[in-house]
Amino acid sequence: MSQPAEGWLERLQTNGYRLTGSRRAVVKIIAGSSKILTPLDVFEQARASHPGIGLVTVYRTLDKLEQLGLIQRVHQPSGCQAFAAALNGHQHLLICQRCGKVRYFSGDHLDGLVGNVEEESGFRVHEHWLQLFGLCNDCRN
Amino acid sequence: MSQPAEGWLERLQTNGYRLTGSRRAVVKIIAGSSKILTPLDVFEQARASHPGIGLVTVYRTLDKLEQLGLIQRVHQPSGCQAFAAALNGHQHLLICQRCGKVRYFSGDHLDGLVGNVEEESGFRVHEHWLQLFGLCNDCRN
DNA sequence: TTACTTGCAAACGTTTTGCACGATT
DNA sequence: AATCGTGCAAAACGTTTGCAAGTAA
Repeated sequence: MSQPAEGWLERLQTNGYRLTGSRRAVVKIIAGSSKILTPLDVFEQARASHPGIGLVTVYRTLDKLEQLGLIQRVHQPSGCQAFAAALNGHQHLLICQRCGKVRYFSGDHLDGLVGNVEEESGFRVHEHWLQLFGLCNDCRN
Repeated sequence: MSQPAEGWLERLQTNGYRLTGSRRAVVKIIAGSSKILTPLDVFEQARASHPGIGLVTVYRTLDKLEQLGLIQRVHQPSGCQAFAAALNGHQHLLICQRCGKVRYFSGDHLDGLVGNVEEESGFRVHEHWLQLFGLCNDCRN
């Protein structure tokens, strides 16, 4: 099992959740994936190591992981059902539209822009999304 | 009926679609709205001017308007069912999280950032989303 | 032992489809 | 007149909920 999965299980436990076979299976899948996964993807992959798991449990576990900030929902032009492992701190997403591979990047300099927009619009901005979509090295061929 | 609605109806017609009471009602609602609207919102508002309209027709008309680039789906942390009138050319969204009011802005300088990210990641970027979420002047109180 | 977690079945809200009738061109 | 569009009902889809049985602590 990958490094992050261990930490995730610990986080679940210290937050009062029990460690069960189903939860271990779900955590193992998403924590170890570099691609975005839908609940159904997770369900199908988790069944390999934990055959009796139910889709409902996948949904419930994903909810908890999202609440703990360990995963986040990824919105795309093609749909918004997939999740990716989350990073600490504010990062932006780069997503391969063919295979679903995700990368995070930082280094946007939006403070000035946000200030300008606030002034012109009268809005107060609380959050922003910056996402890049394209094809990864492997999928470009 | 507002100015944009006229142009939208023309666009529908020149693309081979017939002008019907239902379509006029749907176009009138979204073309004239500064807020994002779900299909159900459109349905309820359209019933005022066209009582017999069905929700299915709203869905079908929204599909066509989206294909023609006249409206676009707006993704938010709270959901992705709403649509907004689209602008010509590439613009970014500013959305009020309380009332759904949308504004467009330009002036992002992301070319350099995109170039850096492409170089570091090996991805080829084809599209980007930049969205700001906050509260508009009216909703800040 | 207790409370939490599970999988199943059923319910739910949203969106899509099949179809016969109606309307636009 | 021919084709396209409509509304209804039903189906499909992803997700959530109720519940009795099972399991971690």
